[in-house]
Amino acid sequence: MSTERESLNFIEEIIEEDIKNGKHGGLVYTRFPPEPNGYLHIGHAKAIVLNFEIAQKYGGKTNLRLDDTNPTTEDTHFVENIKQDIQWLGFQWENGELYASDYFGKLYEYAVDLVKKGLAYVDDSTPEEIAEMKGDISVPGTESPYRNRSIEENLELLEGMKNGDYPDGSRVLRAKIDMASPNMHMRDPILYRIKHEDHHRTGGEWCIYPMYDFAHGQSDSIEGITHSLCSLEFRHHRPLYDWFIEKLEIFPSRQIEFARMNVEYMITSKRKLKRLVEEGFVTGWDDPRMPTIAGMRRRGYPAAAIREFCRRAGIAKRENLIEIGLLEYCVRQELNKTADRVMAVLDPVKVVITNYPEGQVEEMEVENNPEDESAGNRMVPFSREIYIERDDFMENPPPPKKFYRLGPDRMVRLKGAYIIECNDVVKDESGKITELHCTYFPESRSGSDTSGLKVKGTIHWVSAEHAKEVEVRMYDRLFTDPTPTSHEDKDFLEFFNEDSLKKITAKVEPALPHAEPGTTYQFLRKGYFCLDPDSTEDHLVFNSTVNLRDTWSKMKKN
RNA sequence: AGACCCAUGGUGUAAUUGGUAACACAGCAGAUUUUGGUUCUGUCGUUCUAGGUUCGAGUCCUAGUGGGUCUACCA
Repeated sequence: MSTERESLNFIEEIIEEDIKNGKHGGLVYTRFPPEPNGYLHIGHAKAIVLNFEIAQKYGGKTNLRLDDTNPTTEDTHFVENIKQDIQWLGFQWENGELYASDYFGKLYEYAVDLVKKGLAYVDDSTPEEIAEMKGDISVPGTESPYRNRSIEENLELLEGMKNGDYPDGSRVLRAKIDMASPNMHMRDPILYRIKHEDHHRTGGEWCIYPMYDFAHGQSDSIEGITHSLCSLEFRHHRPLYDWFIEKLEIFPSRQIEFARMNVEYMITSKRKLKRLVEEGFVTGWDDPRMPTIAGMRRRGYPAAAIREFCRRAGIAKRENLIEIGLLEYCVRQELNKTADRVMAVLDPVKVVITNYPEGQVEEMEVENNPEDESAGNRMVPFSREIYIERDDFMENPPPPKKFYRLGPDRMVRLKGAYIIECNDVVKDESGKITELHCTYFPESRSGSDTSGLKVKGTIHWVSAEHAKEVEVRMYDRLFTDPTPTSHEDKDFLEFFNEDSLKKITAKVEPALPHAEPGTTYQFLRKGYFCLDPDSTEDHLVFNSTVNLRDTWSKMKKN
């Protein structure tokens, strides 16, 4: 029995308090409310995981609601991508997907209700005048000359707005609250604006559209959302959120703000992400370097790893910058359990095993995943000429205690095969190593080693005549600075990492199949690599997902 | 400038709600290893400052400092 008390984040504390008090009969109902005007990114992933998992934890439900109150920027095309991304992350929402636009009729009724209660009015001021009268952060606003129109006149004008009697921008409906409030959002916020524009779902039915503040909270309320989780910058909207609930006398959803997650080397501004795509820095929204869900999926980050990352990042109200290393840790942890191993040589140098019979081929049995016995074994052909990693040979190596790979007169084990010893180094005129001549020890065969030889190093290899060539796209972080958007004097694109993509050709085991795109392998001793959709039957393309931890390269630096 | 929010190791989050500051990642050292991976062990290091309340403060109060947010007919 554990006496360990589970620690709760501050939102869970609020929820448990609510449950204890029998609020909403103990129901927990959350929602994920993206605006369908772009692709989902890592920040959305955080919100998705939070909303769905916290509801799951307390036996509740979660809605997906597309917040589509601005016909100018929103599009059905984004809706499909959003749905796909959420499902890929492993979540399913209730009630089919919902839309704020489903409630346009109801919202209009609410507006009429407020007018009738003398709590809203039609303002004929220009946008400039409204901004002017709003005052300043430290200067109280002034009341609009239209603020005290009669209820009848307001009703008539609102009706006219709805019927399309007035041009765009000529009038707005505002709440009548307090022009002197220290909270700018309470200074008679705009509820409705006129936009003679077709909406992606309601078409030409409406020419007035509700603002965020008049749509979001009421949508929560209509859906019976108990806990409406949003990011910190909406803190100042909360009094307004609550004001509408009180005045409209509707279901009291509660807004709770948490700090959005920032991750090193990632940006989450839709506008900036768009620039990366449109200015050709990346190949698209799903470029494997992008912090979009589509990009991370293509990169090979498992959904389970992204979920785990979001959980580990935690929930709080303070500014944060999560180290990218944590994400990579989660990715490796997941892939270590699930990815089959395969040998691939990324930077090949040829090895000729001079005492191995020419023309002879042996099939070596190698385990697919030492972490998962059920993954079974595979056969890998071995022959007289093989490729090994250029890195795995050093002509003037440090003492064997430090470097235990191949060097002149040194021995290593070829994974799943024999121990070899290097006898000769062949170079071209420029001094570049072109071949290594080695001898092997026939009695050192893997699994039946009677040689008595002991070597510290084991390296991967691929038979030269059997090797298959594949394209490998090596990815590095998108930016050279962990917070590229934090420099006031510099555009974030100045920190674009020109080396964030390098395409190379690698030699891999011949049996590597043209599997389903997204299939991830561990290239032994190198990292995890994921089959890209660009692959064809005779041209496989792999994306580097994440490198293996590499304590050797760390030692080299020191 | 005003209002609101925030401040715990390098990073992120905890601390039985006032009772010996912990967990994970990162770092370092070692063991194991036919992946310099995985796994395991050890280790480094933390309460913004100054007052106050209290037997006792990371926690409560006051002030200061530092950071964030807010003045779109965007969400």
